[in-house]
Amino acid sequence: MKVASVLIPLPVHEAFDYEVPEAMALARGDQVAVPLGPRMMRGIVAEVRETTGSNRRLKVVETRLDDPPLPPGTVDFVEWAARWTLSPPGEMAATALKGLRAPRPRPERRLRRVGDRTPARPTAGRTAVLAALGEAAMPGPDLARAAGVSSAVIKGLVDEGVLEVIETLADAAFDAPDPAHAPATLNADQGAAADAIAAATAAGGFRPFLLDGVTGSGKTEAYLEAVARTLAADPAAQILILLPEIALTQDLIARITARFGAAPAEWHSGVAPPKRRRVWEAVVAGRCSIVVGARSALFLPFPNLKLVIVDEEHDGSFKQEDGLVYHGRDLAVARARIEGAVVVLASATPSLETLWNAQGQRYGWLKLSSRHGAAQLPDIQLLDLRQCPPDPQTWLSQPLREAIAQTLMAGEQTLLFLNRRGYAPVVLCRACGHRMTSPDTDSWLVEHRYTGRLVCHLTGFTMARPRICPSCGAEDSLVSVGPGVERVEEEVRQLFPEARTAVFSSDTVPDARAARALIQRMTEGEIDILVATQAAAKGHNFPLLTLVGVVDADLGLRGGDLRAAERTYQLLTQATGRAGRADRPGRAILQTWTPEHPVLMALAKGDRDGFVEAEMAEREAATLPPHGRLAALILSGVDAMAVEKVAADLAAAIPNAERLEVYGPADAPLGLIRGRRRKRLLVRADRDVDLQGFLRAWLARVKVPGSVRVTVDVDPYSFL
DNA sequence: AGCACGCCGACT
DNA sequence: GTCGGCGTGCTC
Repeated sequence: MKVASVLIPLPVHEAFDYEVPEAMALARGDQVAVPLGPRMMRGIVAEVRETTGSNRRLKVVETRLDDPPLPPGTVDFVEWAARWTLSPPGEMAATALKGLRAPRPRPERRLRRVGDRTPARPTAGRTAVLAALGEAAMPGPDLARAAGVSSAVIKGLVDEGVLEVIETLADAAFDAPDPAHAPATLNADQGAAADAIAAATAAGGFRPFLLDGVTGSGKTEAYLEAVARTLAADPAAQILILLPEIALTQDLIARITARFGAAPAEWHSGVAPPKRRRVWEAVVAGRCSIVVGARSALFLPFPNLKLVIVDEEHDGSFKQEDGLVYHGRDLAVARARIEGAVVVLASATPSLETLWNAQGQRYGWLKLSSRHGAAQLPDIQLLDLRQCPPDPQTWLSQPLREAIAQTLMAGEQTLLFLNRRGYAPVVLCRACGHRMTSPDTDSWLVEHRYTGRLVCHLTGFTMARPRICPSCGAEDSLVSVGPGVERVEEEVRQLFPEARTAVFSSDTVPDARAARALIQRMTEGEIDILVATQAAAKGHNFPLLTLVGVVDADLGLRGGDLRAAERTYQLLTQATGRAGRADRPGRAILQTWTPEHPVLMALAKGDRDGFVEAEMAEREAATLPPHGRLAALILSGVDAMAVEKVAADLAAAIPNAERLEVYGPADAPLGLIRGRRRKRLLVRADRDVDLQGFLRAWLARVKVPGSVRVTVDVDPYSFL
């Protein structure tokens, strides 16, 4: 008897076995319908094996579906990713099928003349329709509009047999990119990088690279050239380019279209389901060469993946935290390894993990040292706020104000960077000291003055700003504490009433279209002073921008989680890198209360190597990533006692292990979200320890009731 | 995820 | 006396 193990899109931790009917030919990767309880489910065949008998009566596979099977590499990857992240393999498989959820696009209906038949009664409307159509084929509504008639006229012609309806299935193919369409002129560094990547794809097999180049050094041109050479050598090759955020895709798609004369496929949550289906089907059939997408594009069913590029690889947005917990960059490397492909991690501020791999020669290290054209990196100055503190209730110090004034006079632009949305991060009562928090959540409400509401950035809860303190009943006692971008803009408006200002944050720029509009206004010099969160820190080029002011350079350094210094270094490098990209020299001013902090000193000197060396030494001393590995368990549940019980059971069941420690359980920093009590455990292990094996053995020892959720986060980035 | 089974309040 | 609330648990 043949038995198929089938991955079902459910949170069950193993594949389910089904009997294969004698007449059914099944292979790994095939899509099947299988009975599960009372209903039918779609599943992916993970394995087909021959067995003599079974101690369990198996249900029978219902049908093999017509949908294309997943290529072997995709199934391998799905299974590997599920094991690596300790998540249900069926749910991983389901992400690989996301493109199939929309119905097939309807065939396009167009009208065409039948021979040279003419209508028996050629009315004015009918003549106009035939004239508008000519020999062409047109969709009915377009034809009606072109001829200035109603659809009834056209229907009459169709009924009479003068026009016929032709249905064409929208072709799932994408135009083939032309590697020779518009080659870029590369400098020596860029050429060498493209050569190395192209040589690796030509040789075949897994090969990882770090493409390491300062802001504006032309990383994109370099890797697009490598894409071109890969396609020139093998027109069937498929290439995946991952970006951390949807907002960056349009710009890259435009550049790829200009370079190759054909638009790449686009894949992310913002793409409408029917379009996604078209991409999915083209990818699985090998009819699509270049895909630009967010991390979920990693799960597309590429049959012939040759090159994966992860742009801005250091970006924290690659880490998915809700639902399946995984890091897009790490999974990209794994996918490339499984497919025998080349992977390029590109960044101006690479993550310490990637730098460690490059230093250890596990990754090829491609450096782009010179800034493109004549542009210079900005001059970075640390402004000691202890020497020149801003006035009370203001956040811009005198020297920064003067610099903004000078920049305005010169007709140039200023970017004020503050990674804080809204008007004020905290609202409290002057009478009783009560802090406004979100209901059932340990998170402060952020005041948003544009909308006049208090907002919880964690749960999305909002409320009107109350006039009476909800705790002590005092009237008009609530005060806004600390600055957000809106408040800095308010200060700027008061200081420079004649300047044109704008705020760039996820609140003022809700979608990619709004982002493009604001970026265009900035690029065309219609804004003098832009106050922005990290939403504007990455990937945009503003030629007139010569001053970047960092309002609170200490912000990310407080709180001190593992990656605080690294993240701050990356973010501030990106932010200050906005200044002076064209032929105008730029400068950056960082307001800080701790100018002696090593991160800020390294930043001011432009000494990335010094920063990396110091940070790496600290990580090594504590055997933290990349010198060690971490995993977090987050327990949450409405029933606080049940959560405590699971935490205690887990603590009591820790398996013996060498070179591995468990910390906690402790209350999570946000101990209460939406009424759910949260506790955390953290595991640290040496690199050669089988961390996943340990976690599996540990979790198997503890019975977790359904009321408590246990989330496993391998290689955590967030410590909330 | 569904969809069952299973113990405690307001109804014909 | 039932109908039904959604809490806990299973699905090869």
